[in-house]
Amino acid sequence: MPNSPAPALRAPRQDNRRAQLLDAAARLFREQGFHATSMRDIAKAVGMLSGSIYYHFDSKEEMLLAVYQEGERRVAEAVDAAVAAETEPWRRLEAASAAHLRALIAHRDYSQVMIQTSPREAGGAEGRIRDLRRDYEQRFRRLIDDLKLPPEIDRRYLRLLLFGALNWSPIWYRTGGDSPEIVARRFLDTLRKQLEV
Amino acid sequence: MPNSPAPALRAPRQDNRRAQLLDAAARLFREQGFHATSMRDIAKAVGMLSGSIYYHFDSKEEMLLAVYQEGERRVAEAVDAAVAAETEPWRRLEAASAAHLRALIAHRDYSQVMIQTSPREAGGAEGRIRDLRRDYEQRFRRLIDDLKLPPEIDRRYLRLLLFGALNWSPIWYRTGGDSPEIVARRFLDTLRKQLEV
Amino acid sequence: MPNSPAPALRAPRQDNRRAQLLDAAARLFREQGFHATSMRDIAKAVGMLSGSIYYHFDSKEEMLLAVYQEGERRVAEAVDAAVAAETEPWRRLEAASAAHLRALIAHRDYSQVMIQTSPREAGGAEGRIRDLRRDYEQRFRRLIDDLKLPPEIDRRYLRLLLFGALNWSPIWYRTGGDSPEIVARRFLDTLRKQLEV
Amino acid sequence: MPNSPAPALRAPRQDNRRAQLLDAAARLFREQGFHATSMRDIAKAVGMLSGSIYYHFDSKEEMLLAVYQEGERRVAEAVDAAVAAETEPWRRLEAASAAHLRALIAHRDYSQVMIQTSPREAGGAEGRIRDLRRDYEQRFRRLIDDLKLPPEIDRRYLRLLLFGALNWSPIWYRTGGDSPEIVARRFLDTLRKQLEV
DNA sequence: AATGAATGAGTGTTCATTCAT
DNA sequence: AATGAATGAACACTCATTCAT
Repeated sequence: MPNSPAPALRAPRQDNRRAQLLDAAARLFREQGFHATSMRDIAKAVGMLSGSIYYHFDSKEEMLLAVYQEGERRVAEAVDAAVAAETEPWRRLEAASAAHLRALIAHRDYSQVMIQTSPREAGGAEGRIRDLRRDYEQRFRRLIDDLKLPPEIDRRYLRLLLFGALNWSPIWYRTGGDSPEIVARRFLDTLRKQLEV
Repeated sequence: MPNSPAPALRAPRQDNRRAQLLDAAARLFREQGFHATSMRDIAKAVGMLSGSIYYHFDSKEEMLLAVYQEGERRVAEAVDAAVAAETEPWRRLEAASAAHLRALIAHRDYSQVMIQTSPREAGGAEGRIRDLRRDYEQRFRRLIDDLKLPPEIDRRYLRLLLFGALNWSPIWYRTGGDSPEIVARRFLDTLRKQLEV
Repeated sequence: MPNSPAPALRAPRQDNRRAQLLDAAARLFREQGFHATSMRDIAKAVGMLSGSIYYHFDSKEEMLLAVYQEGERRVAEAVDAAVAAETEPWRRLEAASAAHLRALIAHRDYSQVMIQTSPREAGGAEGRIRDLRRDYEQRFRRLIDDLKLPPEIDRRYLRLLLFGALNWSPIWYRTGGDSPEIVARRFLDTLRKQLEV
Repeated sequence: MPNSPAPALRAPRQDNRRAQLLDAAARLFREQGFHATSMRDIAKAVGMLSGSIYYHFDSKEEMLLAVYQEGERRVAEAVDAAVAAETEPWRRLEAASAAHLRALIAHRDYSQVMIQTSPREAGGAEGRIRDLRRDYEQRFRRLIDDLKLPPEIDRRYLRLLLFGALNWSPIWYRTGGDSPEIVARRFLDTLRKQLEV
């Protein structure tokens, strides 16, 4: 099959340094925290001098915001894909939970920033980060609305219970233990027992 | 006991500045985060110069550890008292959850450090902080062990679900909404529905 | 080789600020001592802010080591040149002594640090400074080994006597008195003559 | 001879804490240098708080001066005693040299400060320290004047040679090697013998 | 697109010193 | 004679940022 057109031909490395920088920033923010990471650290990680970062980003805060956004994008993408593969409401919720957890945990430098970074740390970008969080959360709100539940169940608290527990997971999660999929299933099992009509 | 001279009674002032400093540190650590709070900030909050803090604490990290310990002490105290007032296992767990949440929100300066501060930020005190966390968690482990549950329920995941959700609550909790007691009841209701044998 | 464009020839300006900083540090270390000299002092001396020094040097200790090395380099260079100009062993020793003394006094900023600074003050660089001292001393060891001396003379003590006296000289030396060459000759004369009547 | 008045009856431990403090200061100044030793270090060494030192001394500089004076007193005492035991000029000089060296080396916290501390470090006390040094040096000047020497020998340079070498000795001296007495004899032997073949 | 050099404000911490008790 | 608490200035060093080249 000669001459097959170059597949996708993804945009010819347009500003690939920016992506590199963002990767480094994401990793370092997760490993050391936002404040403990210096622009020099990030620059060194990609073989640059710290001043050069400013050609690509206006400020450190902007980097945080960019990491945050990219993290949200990736988690949302993973969750959306997982949900689309299922039709039954409880299975959709379980798939979403598993994808969320997997993204949070499996070396996802980006997505952990989403959880770990208090919007307060972002300084001026605080508002935009809060918005991003809310947008993402919306997905779980909808998945839970779609469940068939006994009328006395408060769907808001069901969501807070599940979503809170998921977000807290990176605190206790250890690689080598149960996979994100198993954790999600256990959580849902615990909630679903007899909750279904 | 005539005429015995009043036993000095000299101002008890047993290092009350240390307590003041700790209060200020707790509040600022919560409001701005550990890294974003400077020793000068803390000193100014109690009308001192930054160097003077070092008479009372050896380092900033030691302050964090002290706040952490005090936070753990307060939450543990509240939870222990609440649990002692009940006998039925589910009510004991609910009382503990409510007290935990209330402490997290009421003494928020101290106890939120417990939740918000990654042990990693504590530098040398990392190990001791991890120990404190584990000790505290032990309480919930026991309360859940005491529940009568259908055999297929995994008590570990029940604990992780509840405890995670509780710890995540300060993120969304707004004063003026449901009280900590209501939140705790809703969480437990959601879990208990039909979970009981 | 037609038309080859002049090879850029861009300003060689090879970090001349580093040299300036080192000069200032050397002078201040000599005048006030290492501990009594602050980075601010050094920075001010070259019209910089103290933080800017760290672009050129990693730490204050590294500056001390650099001054030390440069001092050793200059003295060694002077001594080697002086020695090379003579052939007769006693004259070689005298030339070395004069050059050593002259360097100690002429380049005093640099070379006195060599004499005045206790390796202990250098912290981490202690070992390297001890090595530099030993290397330099080696020169005098050899020059004395080359002397023809009565067998009962202990060459080690001859060296310690001469080298110690030379190094101690900056303590009492005043410009305007005898030149380094005269001092060296007098020392050697004193050693070389039969002193007892 | 009954009733002979108590001999001297040296003031009954008047201010023995001052002496303790001075001992600690002397030791620490020698071990770590003047600048690197803090008032807290000295206070802790005698089980005091740093503020309490100021009851005994006006300032850190005053402590340095006191240590210096006491050092000079002790070395001078040792040298005077040694010299008094001899009559022959060369032996007197040798005895003085040995006593000087022994005082400098044999754990004499006080006397090393005399050599190691640049008068410059003493701040305001600089002048008094220079005077003390000169007074002490006077002893060697006289001992050398008493020597019978060939007329062409410059006594000043003989003194500078010997005294410089002695003062430089602590730099290379290692306990376990030759005793101070041996070192002094070797130095004098070297000077006294006809060196040329 | 990146560098080299610097800025200026800030960091945690140390220190000699003071002083009421 | 000494303490407990604080001061205020200084210290070495770091950092996000700037900007001419």
